[in-house]
Amino acid sequence: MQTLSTEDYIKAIYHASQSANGTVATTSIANKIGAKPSSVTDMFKKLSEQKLVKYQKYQGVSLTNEGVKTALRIVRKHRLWESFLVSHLNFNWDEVHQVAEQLEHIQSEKLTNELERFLDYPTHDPHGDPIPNRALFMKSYNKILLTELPLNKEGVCVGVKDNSSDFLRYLDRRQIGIGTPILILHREDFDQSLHIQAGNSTLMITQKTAENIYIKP
Amino acid sequence: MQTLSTEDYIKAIYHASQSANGTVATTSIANKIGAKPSSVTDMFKKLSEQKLVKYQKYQGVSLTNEGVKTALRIVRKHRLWESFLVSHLNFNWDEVHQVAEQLEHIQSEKLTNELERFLDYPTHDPHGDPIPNRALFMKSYNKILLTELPLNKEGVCVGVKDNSSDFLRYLDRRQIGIGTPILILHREDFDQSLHIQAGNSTLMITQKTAENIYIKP
DNA sequence: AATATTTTTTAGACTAATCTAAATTTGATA
DNA sequence: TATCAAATTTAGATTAGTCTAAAAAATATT
Repeated sequence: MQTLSTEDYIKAIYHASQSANGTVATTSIANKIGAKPSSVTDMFKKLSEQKLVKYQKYQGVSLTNEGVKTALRIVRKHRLWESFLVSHLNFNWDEVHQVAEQLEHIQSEKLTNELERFLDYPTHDPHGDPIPNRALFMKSYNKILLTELPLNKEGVCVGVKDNSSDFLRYLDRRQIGIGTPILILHREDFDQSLHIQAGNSTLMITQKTAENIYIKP
Repeated sequence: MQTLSTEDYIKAIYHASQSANGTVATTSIANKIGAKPSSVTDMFKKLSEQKLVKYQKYQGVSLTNEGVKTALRIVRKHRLWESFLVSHLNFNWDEVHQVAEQLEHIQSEKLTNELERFLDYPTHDPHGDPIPNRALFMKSYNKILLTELPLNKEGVCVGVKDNSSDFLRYLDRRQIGIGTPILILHREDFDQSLHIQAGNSTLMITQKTAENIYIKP
């Protein structure tokens, strides 16, 4: 049984180790959690005692198998709740994160599994991220960044990299969401901005925007 | 903004002050919370500083108006979640309490209000307890204990006093639930046990059982 | 390779919530 | 009303999680 705080750390380590390759530095967790590096070091020791991470002084941490399982259980709950909030409680995809951060800590296997059944076993959350099933298995289809989509080849938006409200609301205003078909009409060599067809409308987006949109070609 | 712990205390004080008349003793809260009286005294001081209770040394506490509001906000969430768990997630009425104890702490007005809308503005939870509305107002219909129901006068079970799993499962086995019509056929003078008609079946229940069932005549 | 910078850890302190043990107050009983 | 028992509070300690400031290690730079 974890405390709220250890669960937050495990999740942060999990997400950090997805982009980095396995091992995660003290400072990167400090930034994610919003704590000082010294506090993170303390927590690394605690998690290490609980055998949730492998920790070597000055070398950062990596999750053990048990640690990954713990992380996936939290991610599963987080994404199921996000799905629920959007599909049944009129939340927008940019509003769900904060509430799901709380709901992900609720301890009840039955609750999680029944919620999953109620939602009819969703495979992806409102941001396109895969939801681990009861066995903690998830498959993420192979996706590319919009920047990597070839000119004039149609793709579909299947997710976003940046989950911030600002970005998500920006996409809403552009009428880009999960499932929106996207086609690159022209790439500006000067600043890598893109002219795209998104759904029925054509519009211009910056490189930075394109770098945060996932596409299934 | 309260911590988990202060919310637990406020709720405990609220429930205790329903049976007692307003003011609540240190020990009674200690028993409910499962803490030592000395810890409760400390918390009483803290709550008093936050103006959620009126506290006089050696005299116990009573909730201020603000304290009552805080309590009702928690009760509202607790009972809405219980309703959701039973109506949509296949929980039985004896299973919901523990999970609702966690869910009641989730901070999001929008979540609470949308949940209420999703459930179509329920007025009572699965145990027959009234759910405060958005304005924190609730009306509990006038109900009596089954022990007070006159012989051969039909009533309907509208709630229970004891919410323990043991008691609720016992009622399930007897096929007594919210809405079950009940009629007292005979009262045994010797031990105050009752022969009753509950729904379609006749059965015998003890005085202790009857003291924990609420009836609308 | 020596030095400087950055990162990480250690040491020691703080807060919230708890505890035990001792002291105090209340109120019940003789 | 004096005494005793029960309830309550105080005092001091403990734990988890955090912090700051200083020390140590790793990494980058000259």
